[in-house]
Amino acid sequence: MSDTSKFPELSERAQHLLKVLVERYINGGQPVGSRALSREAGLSLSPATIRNIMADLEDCGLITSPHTSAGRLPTVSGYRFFIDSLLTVKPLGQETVRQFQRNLGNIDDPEDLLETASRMLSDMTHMAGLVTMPRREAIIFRMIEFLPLSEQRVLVILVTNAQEVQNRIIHPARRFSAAELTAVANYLNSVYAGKDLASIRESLLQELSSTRDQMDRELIHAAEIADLALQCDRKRRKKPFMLTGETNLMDFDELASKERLRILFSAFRQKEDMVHLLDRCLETSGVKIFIGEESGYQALDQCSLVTASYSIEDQAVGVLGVIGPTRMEYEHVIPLVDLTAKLLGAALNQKSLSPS
Amino acid sequence: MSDTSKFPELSERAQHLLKVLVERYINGGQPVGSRALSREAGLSLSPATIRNIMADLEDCGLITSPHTSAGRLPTVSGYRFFIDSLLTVKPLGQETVRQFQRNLGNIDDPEDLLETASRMLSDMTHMAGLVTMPRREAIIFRMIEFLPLSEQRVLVILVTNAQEVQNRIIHPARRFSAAELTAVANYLNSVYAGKDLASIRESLLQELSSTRDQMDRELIHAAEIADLALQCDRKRRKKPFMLTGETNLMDFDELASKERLRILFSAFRQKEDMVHLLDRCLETSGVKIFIGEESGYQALDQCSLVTASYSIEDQAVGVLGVIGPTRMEYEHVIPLVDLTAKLLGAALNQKSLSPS
DNA sequence: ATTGGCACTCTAGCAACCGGAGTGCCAAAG
DNA sequence: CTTTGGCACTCCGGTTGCTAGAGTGCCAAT
Repeated sequence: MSDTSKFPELSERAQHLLKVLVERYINGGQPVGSRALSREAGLSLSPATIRNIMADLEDCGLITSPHTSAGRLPTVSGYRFFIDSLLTVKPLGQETVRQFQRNLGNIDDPEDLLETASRMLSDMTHMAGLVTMPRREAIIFRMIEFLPLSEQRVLVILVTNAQEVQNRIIHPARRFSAAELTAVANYLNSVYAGKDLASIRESLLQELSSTRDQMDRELIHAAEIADLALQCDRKRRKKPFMLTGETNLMDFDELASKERLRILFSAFRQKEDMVHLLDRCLETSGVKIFIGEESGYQALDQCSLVTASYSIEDQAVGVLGVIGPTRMEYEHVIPLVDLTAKLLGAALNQKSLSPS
Repeated sequence: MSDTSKFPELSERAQHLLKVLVERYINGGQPVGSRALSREAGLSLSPATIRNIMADLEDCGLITSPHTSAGRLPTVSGYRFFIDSLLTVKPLGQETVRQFQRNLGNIDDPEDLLETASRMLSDMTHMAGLVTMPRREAIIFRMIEFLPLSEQRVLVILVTNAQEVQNRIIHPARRFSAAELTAVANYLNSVYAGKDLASIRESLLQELSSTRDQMDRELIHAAEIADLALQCDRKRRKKPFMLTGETNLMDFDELASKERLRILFSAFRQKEDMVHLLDRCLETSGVKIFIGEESGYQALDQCSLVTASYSIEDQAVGVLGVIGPTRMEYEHVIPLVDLTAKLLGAALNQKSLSPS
């Protein structure tokens, strides 16, 4: 799909003109005509010459005109080529970097951290920011607590990985005394701390089937742990990523048609397809960009998605990024997304690595 | 502000016409003319007569016409009078009630409960649903747990009231051993369970100042409890209510101007003013309605807000409702909001009352 | 009190028109 | 062979003028 084939037939000059055209279109939002380009390109060429070159660029499929007597604007391939080969990213100001660090530095709760990152992205870009929940291969068990709430209900507190805490209320099949519960907790904490949740579940099941005699206790425990393990997924399935500043997208003319917005927002709510798309970004390191239809996803037709993955302990666990109109200032957005991913990773790591 | 003065000068007939006019305008969205009204009212009056009456209604400030040769539509006072005196609410279907009960019945986590309620409201009405976090006079302490995460960090788990659980990470001034922490927790749990958080804090401070000698421990504990008490507020201040289905509002023509939507959504984000408005609904029992500018709040200009408070243990603790265009089907929305408030209260109560 | 009649007003929609912007092509110039 | 000026052509967006339709307000008649 993506034409990264560099278009070697294009002269330096043509490439430069394409660059200027895209930049100007991004800033102005209006199709760019030959006269404007001739003035702006600094090449002292007459509009007529520019027209010839623009015709070439159009033949290559890099630009089009919306109608006969309008200027040209980049196609998806045009954006792609621009981003891959022509773009000069604007480095971020020291002040911005420091502010980002400050904002992320004071937060303990990992979920707050994600939300803040997303909000920073949407605030800075005036577009929609998004951050997926971290997904780990292995979820490391750190400790568990049971608090009896009533006859029927037990509150489970599960601490995993970094300082991720999950609460859940379960309804055991039979009553447990407070003493029993602490006993179970102590057992689990002492035996399984530091191990991965899936393997704990397995090992519990195994243990259960081997010692059939004193089944009573063990069985119940195992069942509950299984429940817990499930919960991690459940929570993530319910809310696999967070999105902030969606409403910023209403302000862009190119997206503001009712129909378009409706489709877009309902896509955000559906989530499944979005998740699938974001998952594809997880493997790539560095910034990955989907332009318009490149995502293969109808709802994002006039949008671009700029993403980067963030890592904990050198393992990519999540993706963050920005959704906005295809006509966005990539040279600013890209470094911003890049930085945010790195800083979010760093912030999460810092908590994660603190010795237990 | 609100003209509840019943307009006794209005004939039965005029009132009936007003009713029909409002109903028709709500359904059709178009200004209603004399001919249409004459056909629809079932009074076998000629359009000319209707016109005379409409002129009266206009003199009373109940209806206006957007321009000379359009029909009439209700003013804010017109809606007010309609709602207060003319409206015949449509009772809800048994099936709906049962579905609502089912949806709310299976949820343990209070926060999920609130979100589900809000979502049901927005889904049913195709408008925006909203639910404030419950606010209690007294927050009842039920139990506390400390889990040491690292040298610097201690995870606090606080259970209050019903099954409301709050996690927080604190950074004590000095190290605590695991044993110390459990000791503190045990102490607090045994002494203060069932008491109200504010008074606990007070009593701790008092205790602290009376026994200056063995300050060390007590002081630290007191400080941390103070922290906790603060947190409850902090959380609510950050997210004082939840809003679902905001984007539904884009589908209404009367709100769909860019400017209007921008104002509305930024009002949702600001929250403070909204909170203030919602607080005013807390005291009222039953359904309370703000029509358009009645809220005194610029951003809700063309909107109405239908609210009801929900209670736990007979104490109104929160407000829920629906925001939509002034032109909404009140006869359906009102009973829906009413029901949801009652069921949400019931669901919360059920958890709350279960014996500890 | 109610009604039909009538003049009046305002809007929405449609067609016609025009200036501006930009293109494509061609022939001349470098 | 590239670059350039010239020119005819196209298309869009805004403006104008017009008409049909809907609805009103008022008046005189019932």
